[in-house]
Amino acid sequence: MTVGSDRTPLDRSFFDRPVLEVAPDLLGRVLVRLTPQGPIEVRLTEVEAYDGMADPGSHAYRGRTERNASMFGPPGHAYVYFTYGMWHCLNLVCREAGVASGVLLRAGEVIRGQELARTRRATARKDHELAKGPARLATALGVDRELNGIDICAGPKAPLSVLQGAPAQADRVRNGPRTGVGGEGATHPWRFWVSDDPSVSPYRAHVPRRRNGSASPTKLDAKRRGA
DNA sequence: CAGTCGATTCACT
DNA sequence: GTGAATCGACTGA
Repeated sequence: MTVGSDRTPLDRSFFDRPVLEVAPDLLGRVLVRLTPQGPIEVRLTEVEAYDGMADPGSHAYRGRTERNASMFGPPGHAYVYFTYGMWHCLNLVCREAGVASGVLLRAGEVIRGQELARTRRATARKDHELAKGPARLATALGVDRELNGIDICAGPKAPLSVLQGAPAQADRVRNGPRTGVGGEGATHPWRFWVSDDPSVSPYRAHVPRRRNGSASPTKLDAKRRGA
């Protein structure tokens, strides 16, 4: 048995640390999703850290609401939110209750249950696209708001858990700005990924949505951005 | 209470 | 590279 095959779930103390330590430490580890149809396992290749209420890019920035409540809860729990009217994204909550830190799981390689994942991700052309992107990862794993707030350190039978395994080699980890995050938070290099892995999603800068232009949308938008 | 827009993805040009 | 899809949480009046 190699070190990397330890299938003990990570315990709560793993997540009760600064989120900038936890995020890169999650890369290479295996996320396990148990469903009635069977298990799906994903080797994590891309994550983003959201560092408490002082982080302008975080859902917790403007304080606790009904949606982000689980982010303010104890570590080792899931924070699942619904976005763009059709997608879900999965975070793992870090730090003690009240601190509101979390790691967004952005991408990974499906290493078990590919067929099951493919039934939910029929448009994926290649296997490495099954969980290439945060909403794709949640879709492939069958994660929705029913899992919001659940304990991911409840043992091997939990609907969601992360195996001890072994983290990615430190010299394979890269970091840079977070995808789709604008404003002040855009400069923090808190996105972490495994170098040269095909399951890592492409970086995209934040794009403010266009308004309902009355006269000349393109000109107005250009003016807006320049201003 | 109406308007805005999102930690995105997909189809199409 | 651009725009549509789609809905509910959040914001400010």
